[in-house]
Amino acid sequence: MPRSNNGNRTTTEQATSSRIFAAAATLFADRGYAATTTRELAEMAQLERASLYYHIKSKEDLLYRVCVSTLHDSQLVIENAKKQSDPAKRLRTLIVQHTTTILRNREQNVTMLLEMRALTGPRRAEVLRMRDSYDKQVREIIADAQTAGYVRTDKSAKIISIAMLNLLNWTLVWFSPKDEMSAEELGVAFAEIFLDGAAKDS
Amino acid sequence: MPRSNNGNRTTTEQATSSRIFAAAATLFADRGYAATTTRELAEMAQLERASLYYHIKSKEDLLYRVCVSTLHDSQLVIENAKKQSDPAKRLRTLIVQHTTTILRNREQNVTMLLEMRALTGPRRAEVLRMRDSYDKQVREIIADAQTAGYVRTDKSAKIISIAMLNLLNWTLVWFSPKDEMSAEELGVAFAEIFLDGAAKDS
DNA sequence: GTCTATATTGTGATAGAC
DNA sequence: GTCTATCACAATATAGAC
Repeated sequence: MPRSNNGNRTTTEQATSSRIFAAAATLFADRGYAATTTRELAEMAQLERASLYYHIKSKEDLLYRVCVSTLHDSQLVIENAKKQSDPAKRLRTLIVQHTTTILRNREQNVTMLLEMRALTGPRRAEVLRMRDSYDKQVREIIADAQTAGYVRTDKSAKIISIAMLNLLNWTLVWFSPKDEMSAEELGVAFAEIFLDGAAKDS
Repeated sequence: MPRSNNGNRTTTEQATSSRIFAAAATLFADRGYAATTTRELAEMAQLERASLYYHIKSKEDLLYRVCVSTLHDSQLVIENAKKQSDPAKRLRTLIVQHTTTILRNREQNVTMLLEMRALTGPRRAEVLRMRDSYDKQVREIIADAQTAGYVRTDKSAKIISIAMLNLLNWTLVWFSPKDEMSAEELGVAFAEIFLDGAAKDS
């Protein structure tokens, strides 16, 4: 029972799967999950429509994979921040790393944040659970910074973490790699504005 | 040539059109423009699919109307803020009014901000132009507050206005009317965090 | 103004050859 | 693993009666 020509099968599979994954992130982010057709996905990934289904179970399955992969990357941001033992440094690291990570993988993160709602059933529940877990860990880092006297305590950790994620996440919608500020510069600028405020010191 | 039964034609038309408009804002916001079908729109507006087309030209036309109407409301926020002659008060009024207005009309604003991209051709251009005009006026109010010594000048009015709109707009995605904080409370809290910062005064 | 019925096109997904 | 061919169905929109 000799195999004909696929001695490097695994490698080939991964390369094609990667192209499909990248096409999904790009198209889902740019025009939305529902507005993206399997024809467009196939064209961008350079194969025929039917061939997609050797690699994925369904279009929703593809969205699910983008969301899970993106949230795994987000978890790495949290773990990097936690390496900083000083709560103040930990928060500042989180802000800069969160910003740079989501902007470097802009398409994946836009898809995860905005198209997640198109998932159904257990897949939706799992992705929501992962997202909630990330938010919870962010809130804990803020609460620790409050305890350490680095963050104001007249507002709850909840509203402060919401404000912070608002500030950082919405950037995804308008940021372009051609922008005059780099992801790192934006991260640092947002960290300053978020922590010190927009008002002038009196 | 007697008319049979439509003496109150205009009134009836507006009531039906309003139901269609409201259904569009709700459905486009909750599941996205592309994922919303004319069947769902008709069902929510309580008429048959075909009857929709007496009131609208196309589904995209409906999206266009929601966007334009929402941006007209936004312009009122700017004009209200400009009634304040003190640049500091003007900015604070803008923040609170922007927040309360977008949260009170959450569905319309989500649709405008996130589904605008589904528009094509001149309709898309017009809505983008209106949106850019709003952003520009916000930036001017911030620049005036800088000149008046109320807002920090070590960062550009551009990045500060982006940070502000990031902070305020993203709230749309997760805010629920059942939330423990009201739109007004959120507006005031965000104004404080944005202006004074999250860090503790040293 | 609203309806029933339908035209037309595009959709996600599958069958089976190679 | 990828292809050609095609299925079954849902989409937006229109025609024309009432």
